[in-house]
Amino acid sequence: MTTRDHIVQAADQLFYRQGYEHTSFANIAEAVQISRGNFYYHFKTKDEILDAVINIRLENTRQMLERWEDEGEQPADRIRSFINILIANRAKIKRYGCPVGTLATELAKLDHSSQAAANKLFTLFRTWLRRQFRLLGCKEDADRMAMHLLARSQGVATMASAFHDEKFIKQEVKQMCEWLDSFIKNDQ
Amino acid sequence: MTTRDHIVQAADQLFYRQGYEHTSFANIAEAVQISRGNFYYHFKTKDEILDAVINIRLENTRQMLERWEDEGEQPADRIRSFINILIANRAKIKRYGCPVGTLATELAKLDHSSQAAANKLFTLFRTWLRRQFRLLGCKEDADRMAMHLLARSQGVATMASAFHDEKFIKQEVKQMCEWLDSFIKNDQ
DNA sequence: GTCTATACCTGGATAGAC
DNA sequence: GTCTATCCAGGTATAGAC
Repeated sequence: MTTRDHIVQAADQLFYRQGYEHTSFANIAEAVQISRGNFYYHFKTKDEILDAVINIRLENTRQMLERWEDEGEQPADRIRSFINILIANRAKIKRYGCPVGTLATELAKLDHSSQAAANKLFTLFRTWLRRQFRLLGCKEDADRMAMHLLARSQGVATMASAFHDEKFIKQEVKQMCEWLDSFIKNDQ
Repeated sequence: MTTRDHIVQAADQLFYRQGYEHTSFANIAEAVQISRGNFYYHFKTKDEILDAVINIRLENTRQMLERWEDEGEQPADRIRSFINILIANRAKIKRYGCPVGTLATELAKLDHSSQAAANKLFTLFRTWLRRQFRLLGCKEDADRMAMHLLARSQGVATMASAFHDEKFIKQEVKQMCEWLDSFIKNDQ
């Protein structure tokens, strides 16, 4: 792996755990074990690193969605894959919240130029979920369903983080799955 | 109003709009129209201002909850008052998110010593909602319901802010009210 | 490509006059 | 209580040697 990749990887982690603004070059340099000066050979500004981090997150997310698409036979199974990331990542979510939501929230407050880029992460999930709901038989409602599910996940992440409560995540995931099941039945 | 009150008020607004860390003394001083030096007569550190802001938010919230308690005859009416703040504050939420959630999220990333104080804002809503749900007939479930509703609200605020979408707020509020109605009926 | 040294600025915080 | 002047730490960014 190149030094550049190392930098992006370390920045990705630190931005998630400490926030973008709170993370300094010194922090990243220390994590990667390079000098602060060397940094600027790879990236001209801190904003450039942020863009690189967003891009790698976008790419990783695309791959994950593709994987879910392949693994889940039924659209309902795929939607359950989405719901279950809350379980899979519960330890991190409890400590740092949702990586997508917290970045979007922070950049909104900073009125940062990369807001739109960061929100593409949400859009990726939104369009993917919308497609699954369409396959499930929802027509005009598919997008509303997708947004609803995204909002539920965000809310769970925020509250689980505030109250350091993993059990709440499990409760809500169960309810989200039941909600999904309930209108699969209604639909058939 | 005293200068101290002015400072707290200005800081409250700026912390909400720009975030705590991103707001400098210079920003607040400019808003209040005093010199930066004068500042330290009223507060020794930036953290002290944060605590003052949290305290005033706590006090305002307590008063609001009391008002809802008085105004709403039935517990269901009071819970609807809670749900409807999303509508009442939709313009600000669209731009800056929820003041409670975004502060809690930011302080968590900063690993700030006032995290617990800020989370008391959530606890205030949680215990109040729990009481309303108890009055409504929920027993063991009352707390789960309270947390569920808080999470829904947080999720709506996050997504509305990311997509700059007020219509989504209205949609979800409608659904939350229907959800509330549905198990009032089941319960009677 | 990587380093050290350093410039420059911003932000929090202090000292002391008024 | 409010001001000006100033200090100091930390952050971004640059220059130039290796």
